[in-house]
Amino acid sequence: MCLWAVLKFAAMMTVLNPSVDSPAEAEAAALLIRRTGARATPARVRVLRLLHAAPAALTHHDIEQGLGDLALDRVTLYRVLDWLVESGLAHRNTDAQRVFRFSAAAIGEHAAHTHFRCEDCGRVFCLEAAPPEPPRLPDGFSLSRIELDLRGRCARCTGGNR
Amino acid sequence: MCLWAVLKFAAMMTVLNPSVDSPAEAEAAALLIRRTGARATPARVRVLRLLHAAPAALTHHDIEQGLGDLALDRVTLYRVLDWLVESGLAHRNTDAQRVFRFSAAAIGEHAAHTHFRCEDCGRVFCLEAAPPEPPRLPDGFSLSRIELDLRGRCARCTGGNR
DNA sequence: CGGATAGCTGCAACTGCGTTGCATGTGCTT
DNA sequence: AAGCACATGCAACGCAGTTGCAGCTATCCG
Repeated sequence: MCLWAVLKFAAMMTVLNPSVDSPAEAEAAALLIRRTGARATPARVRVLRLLHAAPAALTHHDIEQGLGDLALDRVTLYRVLDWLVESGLAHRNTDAQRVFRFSAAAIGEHAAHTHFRCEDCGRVFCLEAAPPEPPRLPDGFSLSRIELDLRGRCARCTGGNR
Repeated sequence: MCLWAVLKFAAMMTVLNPSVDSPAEAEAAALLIRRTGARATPARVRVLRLLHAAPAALTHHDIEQGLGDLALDRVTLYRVLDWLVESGLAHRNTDAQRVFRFSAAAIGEHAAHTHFRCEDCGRVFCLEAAPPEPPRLPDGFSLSRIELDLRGRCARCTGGNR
């Protein structure tokens, strides 16, 4: 496991400290949730904001750590994440270690995405750039999403201190 | 779970029946294995040939089924697959259900690949076409492989009989 | 040819991520 | 304020993959 990932994440969480971030953002997240016709519970709002603020796709474990004071039950968090994915507010991916990673859906909802996946520590970085070209599809197949995956080692894991 | 996938795979396995396929192919597979400096055991040869003949990336379970008469221990199969991946003869991916899928590495070993992943039944199809463009990498990141992922529903799962 | 050795193989137990069932609590409607 | 649907927490489970260890075997070397 990549120690640096933990440290970096801790740093990120500092930024997300509830005493620091604006209530306006919370309201915006709540709005997005209510728009789907569902309840804007504290758990959903908080998790969605976490995802929005994250620089990379997060695991269930990452999020659990990041929630800190507002501790949720393991299962509840899984269900919140399931709900976010189902309602289109988040995306789910599996990393090299076959654990799910979640990222917030962009507001404009672009179906094409570029990721960098570190084969070493498993982290997934969302790259805004490089929308892939529209491909030709095989017979009878329906396309819902295009994803360009770049695999290799992230800066830290290349650096040697993993 | 997609019944059709099982049926289709059974059909594929018929083609791979040991009484039908050529010993020449077995020898070719053995050669590839020995070239790495390792032992060409029956298990490795058989699994590698299975992967070469497969039209899509296979799960551990698929392969276990496909071996039929030559039954391997669960763990041994996992280890054979691990070895194939480590030695570069096969690639490992995780599907939507977060289970590993294995595919034979192309002889020419192209680092760019295109897959179609069915979000419903989880199957992964290797599309030969459309090698993605060379992207620009972030700072300090080293790239080892590019993969274009098309997600949606395969012909069968769209057809309704899943 | 035959014994030694590295490295496969098989068995059993274990880990970790995710899921299901059920009872309880809570946000939203009227 | 009351009621109901839905969200939460707890416990137990399932599945894919892993680890440890003992036994087997292909290959090497005398």
